[in-house]
Amino acid sequence: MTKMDTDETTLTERQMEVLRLRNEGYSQAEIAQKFGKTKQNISTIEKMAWSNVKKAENTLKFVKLLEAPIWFSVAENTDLDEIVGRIFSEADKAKIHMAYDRLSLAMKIREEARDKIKHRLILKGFEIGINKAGEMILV
Amino acid sequence: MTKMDTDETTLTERQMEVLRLRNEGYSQAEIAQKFGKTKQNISTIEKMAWSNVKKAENTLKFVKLLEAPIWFSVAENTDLDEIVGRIFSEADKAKIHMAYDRLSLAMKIREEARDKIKHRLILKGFEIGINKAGEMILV
DNA sequence: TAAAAGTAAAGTATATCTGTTTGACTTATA
DNA sequence: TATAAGTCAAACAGATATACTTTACTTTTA
Repeated sequence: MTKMDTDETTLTERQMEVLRLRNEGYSQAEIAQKFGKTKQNISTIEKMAWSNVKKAENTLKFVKLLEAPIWFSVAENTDLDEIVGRIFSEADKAKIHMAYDRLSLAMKIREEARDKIKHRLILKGFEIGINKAGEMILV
Repeated sequence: MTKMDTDETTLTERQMEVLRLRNEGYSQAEIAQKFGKTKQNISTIEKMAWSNVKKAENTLKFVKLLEAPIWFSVAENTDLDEIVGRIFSEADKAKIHMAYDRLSLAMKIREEARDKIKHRLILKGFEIGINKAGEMILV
């Protein structure tokens, strides 16, 4: 409800409007009627909108990776503690002081890789980066 | 070093290249020379690149807010526990089941609002959203 | 399974974005 | 305080993106 109209996005006004209305439950056809356009048109706009959102996500990933001088892959079946240990040793080697303690880091990983972790075991591999500020980036 | 070339970003190849080289420590003038362009040109490209990154951030904020049917402001001097309580009661009211327990939520808030929290006290106000999946969004 | 909802593809006018230059100005830094 | 590094602004050609249409499919759902 807050507008917070975060303008200056990678979406056009039209795209944001369609996303808003779709979110409120309108069908593409209904929105089309409201604007006096075809339903296919709304379909296209919505598709472009999500495509732009995807690109925005990738952009942030790119920037984060850019700023991470250290990164490594985490394989399946690794234990969470092992990862945390690895992070600290890699950071040490690069003389980077981690901004988090072990517990926080473990929770952060569980948090960010929710869908790839069960209990303390990694189900699906992913990559971890560490930037100069001692922050962990999970991709 | 991984390429992970996350193409399909909101940045152009040129922009990514400039960001990469800048990150490696080159001056705008050096990059300009390397490409046979003027330093002002590199300055413009870099500026556009960061502008695009900013827009990408705003895009993700927009989408997150869009998907959050509940949101409220957290004022200065609020205690962390109070916020967590508020989140649960708001979610309850909307019949949304929070995906996190109280402790995890508190840690997540501390994590995401690091710069705005000291110990358990809010130093600088911010906004909290809750989406249908019971996830918290901090803006 | 029929109707409703949504997607795909191709084409297009128009709008916006990009990379560039030049000249002048501001900000760091040795 | 010089010199290096970086920014601003205006201008412009060319590239790319956007919002549309139409016709033809596919998917979802009651």
